[in-house]
Amino acid sequence: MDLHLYNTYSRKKEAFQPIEDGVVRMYHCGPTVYQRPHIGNYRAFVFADLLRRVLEIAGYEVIQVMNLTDVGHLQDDADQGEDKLEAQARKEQVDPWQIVAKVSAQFFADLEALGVQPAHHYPRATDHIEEMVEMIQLLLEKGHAYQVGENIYFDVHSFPHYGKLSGNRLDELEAGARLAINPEKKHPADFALWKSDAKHLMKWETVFGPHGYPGWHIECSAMARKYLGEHFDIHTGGEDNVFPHHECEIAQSCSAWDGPFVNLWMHTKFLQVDGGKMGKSLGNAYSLDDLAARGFSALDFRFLLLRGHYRSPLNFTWEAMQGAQEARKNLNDWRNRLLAVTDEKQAQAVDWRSGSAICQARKTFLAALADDLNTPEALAALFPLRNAFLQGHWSGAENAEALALLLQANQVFAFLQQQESSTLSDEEVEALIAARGEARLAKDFARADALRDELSAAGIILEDTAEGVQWFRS
RNA sequence: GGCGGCAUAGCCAAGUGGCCUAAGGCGCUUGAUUGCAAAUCAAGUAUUCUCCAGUUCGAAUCUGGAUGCCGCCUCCA
Repeated sequence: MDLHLYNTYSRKKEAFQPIEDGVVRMYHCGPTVYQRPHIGNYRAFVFADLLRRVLEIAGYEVIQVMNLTDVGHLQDDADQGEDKLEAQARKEQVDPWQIVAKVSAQFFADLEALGVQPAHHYPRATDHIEEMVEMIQLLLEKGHAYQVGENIYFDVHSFPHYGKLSGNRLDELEAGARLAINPEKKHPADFALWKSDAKHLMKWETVFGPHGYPGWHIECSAMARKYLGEHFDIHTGGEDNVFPHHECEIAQSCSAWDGPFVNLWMHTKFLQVDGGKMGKSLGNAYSLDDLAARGFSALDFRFLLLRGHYRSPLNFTWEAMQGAQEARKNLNDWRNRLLAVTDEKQAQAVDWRSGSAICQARKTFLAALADDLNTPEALAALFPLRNAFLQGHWSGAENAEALALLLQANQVFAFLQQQESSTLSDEEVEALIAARGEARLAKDFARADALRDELSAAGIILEDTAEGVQWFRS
């Protein structure tokens, strides 16, 4: 499986080649844990999970790190604004650490519901103050940063490639500055590595002063290095991270360690709602609970995300949500029907050399994933097989192949429901179906329907067909 | 003011020069099956890819312009 992935930095698809044979190290920009992430945020996190799963079926060992930002992100002006966490804490009249604990727990619960495999590390910014301070000192020593009072800024002119990732030019950034220029900075694009403010609630005493806290980009550089090394394979985030966040990370990391930082930058486009932007003030920044209130599970939403390509905007509508739910249910039912006529053991024995339509579909499926994670196309390869199966002319070998493919697809997509464990044995089910058959012959439909309901309650689905009654476990 | 992206049927969405008289899903319509229901099967559902002008033997796919939407230049997936 030769993966080709789109690199924001080079603006083209590249053949994927890890730094170390067989191992992929990747870092994902995680949430700022000041309020529960909405479904738009989760697009990026489900993408990170998808990427990991594709790398794993391609045979790589993956080491995955996602940060939790729990300090230092200001909510308006870069130099005067209030820290988001502190603002939320003031609003709820609790201390910031309680907000962090509450939101983090909620975040992990959401991830689990979405079928996201846990990353190997979830480092928190506030646990890595020391690493950040060391890095800032290094940047000062090397002349890439300067100190004004107790504040420290990165000097963007000291890094010639600044702007390469985002396509911005320093002179244009200066010309278009929307904010009043901070007089402490030598250049408006210079960004803070460390700030000091005695009024800040979350602050640390360091060599730079008694009341300091980290700037908004330094945590990712410092933590990525700690868990993945100075040079690693992949870094992901939402499209809004490209500038300034990732641009600044590149500048400070390359400057501090004098070498390459990240080989592959990948960014997800935003989720839109009804063709426009999603926003708290617009009332459409839905949470997973909002979806649940309308009868949609987190996995339904995961499936909706997979129906679009990560590099295109995806339009969320309730109608699309409905469509995703129905389509997911259809594939789930197909899995259940397959299990009624074959089993996982036979699926594992499939050798993929039969040249059947299913083998062809599998090729299409894998090729689509390998081509920059084209999940819509990969998914589209599955549905015609379901239709062919339902026509009822398949051999046992075909059933096994299809089950094998569907289960492999599920390793990547993780959208199938756990099968219910029914209390009824096959023999008991058959006996109840026979009893229902007798009731139907006797035109005792009340009894027949009661038996059908009983089976249904036990997770057994009955279908009356021209060839007789068929059943499967849901 | 600068940088980047998107625009395909009722809805979601692939495709990015000829195999497209446009994939797949959802929905809808009609027929079959059925005690009922569900499920399933069959047929149909864009002569056309936002608009205009070009390039080309040939364009949804390339170029220019217009319009609309999204992201960034302030934290944000």
